[in-house]
Amino acid sequence: MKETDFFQQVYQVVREIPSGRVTTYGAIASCLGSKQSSRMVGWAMNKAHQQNPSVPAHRVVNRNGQLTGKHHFETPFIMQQLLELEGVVVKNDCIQKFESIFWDPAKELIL
DNA sequence: ACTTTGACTATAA
DNA sequence: GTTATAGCCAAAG
Repeated sequence: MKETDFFQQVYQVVREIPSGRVTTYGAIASCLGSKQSSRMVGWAMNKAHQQNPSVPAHRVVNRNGQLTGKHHFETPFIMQQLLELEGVVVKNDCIQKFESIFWDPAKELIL
């Protein structure tokens, strides 16, 4: 596979997300240059579980701060559990103070 | 090559 | 608060 693959770029960004921080699909897509392709980020995450090393997809949520992708994990509550373990407050599948812990790859990530 | 799909986002009603 | 619709684009069937 080429390192320039869209998926690989997504994985690279997601793996750079610091612990206790989260980002959105749109932010990742925007960082890759196509902010409209937020769906592709999610689609990439669909393959993420078979990637090596594993991608911390639990740090990626939708722009509403909601854990929309939790059903794609082994169990629907793993995602919230991992986030809480990193200090992220999650309630009713929504990240509390989401904007405070939001990590923008376009600004925080330095290539 | 064509159609469907998808862990999204924005807008509208 | 909800549902509906459209735009978006690459992978999968």
